[in-house]
Amino acid sequence: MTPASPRNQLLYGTLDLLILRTLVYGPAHGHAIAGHIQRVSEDALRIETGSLYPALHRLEARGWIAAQWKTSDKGKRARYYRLTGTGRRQLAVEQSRWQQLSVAVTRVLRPAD
Amino acid sequence: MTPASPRNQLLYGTLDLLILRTLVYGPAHGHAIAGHIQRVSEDALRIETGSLYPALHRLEARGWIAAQWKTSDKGKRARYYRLTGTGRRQLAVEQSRWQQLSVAVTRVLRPAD
DNA sequence: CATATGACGTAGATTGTCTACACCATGAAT
DNA sequence: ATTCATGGTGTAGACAATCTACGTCATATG
Repeated sequence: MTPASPRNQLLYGTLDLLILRTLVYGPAHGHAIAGHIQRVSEDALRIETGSLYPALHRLEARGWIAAQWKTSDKGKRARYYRLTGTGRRQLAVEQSRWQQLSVAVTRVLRPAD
Repeated sequence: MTPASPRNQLLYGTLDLLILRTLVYGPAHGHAIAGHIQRVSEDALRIETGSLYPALHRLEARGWIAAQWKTSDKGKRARYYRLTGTGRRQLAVEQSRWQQLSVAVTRVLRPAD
């Protein structure tokens, strides 16, 4: 019923980066990836399923991650993703892009003299 | 002819913030705003006109900035924008939102133990 | 056997940025 | 005077990413 509050779009542009970074710790399934990001960010970043799965499919289609069906800790069938070689390179690219953006925005925000 | 390289979208989500912040220094017209952001960011952020003017109209429609036709330094007709009261409040909101995002992403990127 | 939960998934709306144009007025150059 | 470069504003349409709101299935648990 909430009319689609238009500003939960906090993640825009950073989601791929966050997923790739999370997979550095080893393979994980979607649910776990989202949970990890939410915990590590201390609840600041909450990834909706409608963002999560399209993102995973996107990254897989680009060859940055690869998937495999397995059984999760809790005994449920789950799709485990791992970082590929190109994925690792892409992570570096996105990390540096984020760094650039961060520095640039900070410069603009810097208080007046 | 370049097939729309899909990754110049560096700005996504930050443009409003950057514009509002720039207007703290006083009224300015679109061209000048874009130029200021580009200079202060040391060329990292380049705002295309197709992003700039829609953004300005958007901010004006929301009442965060107000406009007035004047004559520029170079004697050309230009639309000067100034920050409104609500605009100033919105700037604070967006600035804190950026801060939050920045901290959260940094936490996720933090190297493994 | 029923139910909660874990996990995956998609459709459609919304939004913001980009590319690629077009337009107009003024100042400068010839 | 006329041409041209420059400064400045603007829009249309493409595209991509996220969100909300659903739906589905299988397993574990009571």
